[in-house]
Amino acid sequence: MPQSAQTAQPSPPAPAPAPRRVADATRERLLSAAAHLFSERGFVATSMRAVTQAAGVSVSAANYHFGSKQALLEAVCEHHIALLNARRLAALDAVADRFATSAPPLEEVLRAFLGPLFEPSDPGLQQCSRAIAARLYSDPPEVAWELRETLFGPLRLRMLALVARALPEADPAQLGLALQFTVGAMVHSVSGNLEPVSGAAGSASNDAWTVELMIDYCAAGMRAVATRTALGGTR
Amino acid sequence: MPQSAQTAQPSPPAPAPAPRRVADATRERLLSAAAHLFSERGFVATSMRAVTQAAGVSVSAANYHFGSKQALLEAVCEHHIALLNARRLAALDAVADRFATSAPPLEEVLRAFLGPLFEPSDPGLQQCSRAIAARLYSDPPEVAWELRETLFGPLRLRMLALVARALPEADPAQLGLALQFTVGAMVHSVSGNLEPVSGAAGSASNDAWTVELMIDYCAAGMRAVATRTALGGTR
DNA sequence: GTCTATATGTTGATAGAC
DNA sequence: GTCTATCAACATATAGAC
Repeated sequence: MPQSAQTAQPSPPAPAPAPRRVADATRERLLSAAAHLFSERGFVATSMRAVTQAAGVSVSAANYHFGSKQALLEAVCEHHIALLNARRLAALDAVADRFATSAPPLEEVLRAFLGPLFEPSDPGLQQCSRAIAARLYSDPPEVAWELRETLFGPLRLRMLALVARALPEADPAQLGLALQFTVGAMVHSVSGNLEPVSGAAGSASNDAWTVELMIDYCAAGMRAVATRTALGGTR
Repeated sequence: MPQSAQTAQPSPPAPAPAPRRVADATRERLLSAAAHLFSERGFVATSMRAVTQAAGVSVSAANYHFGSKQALLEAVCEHHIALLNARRLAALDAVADRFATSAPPLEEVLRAFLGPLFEPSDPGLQQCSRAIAARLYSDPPEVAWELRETLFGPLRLRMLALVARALPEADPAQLGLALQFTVGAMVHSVSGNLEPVSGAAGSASNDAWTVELMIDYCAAGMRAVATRTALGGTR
């Protein structure tokens, strides 16, 4: 976004594809190390020293590139969550387009909302993105609240609108609550809290059917709330 | 536990009900202050200084009574969660007794599991217990994992067994996953993440119908998972 | 039992050499 | 750009006076 007229390099063909710019490499290494540590131990429990040590640079280098720990955190989250949410928003838009006139099937809406979280698009990066997204819901409000609302607010509103179209008879307020239940189930699953109860050995292809089960669970839950609304149980 | 033969004071009738023992009062003030701070800002983000300052005592007093920050944390959790889980276990046992021969209704099981979390038994203490329980699911694993398993493990196993009896046709592994979705929705709601989407002004009597909605949602979700199992979708 | 004083380590952030 | 050196503030925990 900042450099708009600089997308392609003008004159030098840049023959060697090797170490482009050292500064960029450092910045990237810091982002990667921070992402891993933040996702594993949370934001507050991760020190700048741990991050810079894992990245193989000094603390000052990190502060030069990002200015503060909070800024580094925000950069990491934006980097990971933006990609993730872009896919989720695109999937929701696709469903909205396919069902522009009729009510979209609730399962399709939920698949668009939940699916991208579990798709193994990138090998190591994806697992990180999930955990970071989950951390945004668990770490202390004063550090994560604003960031969470910025990153997830629009997506949640879009989702709520689409769910309301899928269940037109439901009271919007109750649907909002049902959506929060859904988000809770999602966050808890993504946080890696699944193992203790189910054996859950191979987390490799396991994700695919976890999503399917989750879609069924949440769709049925939402329909139950909608039905309760339709029966006059608004209060 | 340490003082077993000292439960009741022997000879003096203790006429004044006022300041019993100063030491006990300090210990209690520390527990209360720690509970509030832990529930609001999480364990790692709360310092001993903050706790002791809020309690009006010195840091050494806290370390005298509890020995370490982790021990204080465990004392706080045990104090709050034990009460909470005792009520939940009792409710589950009551359901199991009432339906000793036949399959218990899923809604009854869920109400026993979820209801005590939202009952306003104690005015200020209850809100704290909820938030602390939620923190145990969100704070970094290295501080909360063991404690969480100790406190919630037995309850979860009891719950899973009862759910399996309510839905005999379901595959236990899938039921376990469905139970995790339920726990996720519960934790997220208890964490106070409800407001941003629903207006949710009066949290006073609001809780009652939040539970009802949640029971409907989770029961429908679990039944959907059980039905999918019965249809042969085990894998 | 509770305090003051202190030991010892870590935190996030900065100044200035290179 | 990246480092070393250093800062003040804070952390947990302990020793010893009262």
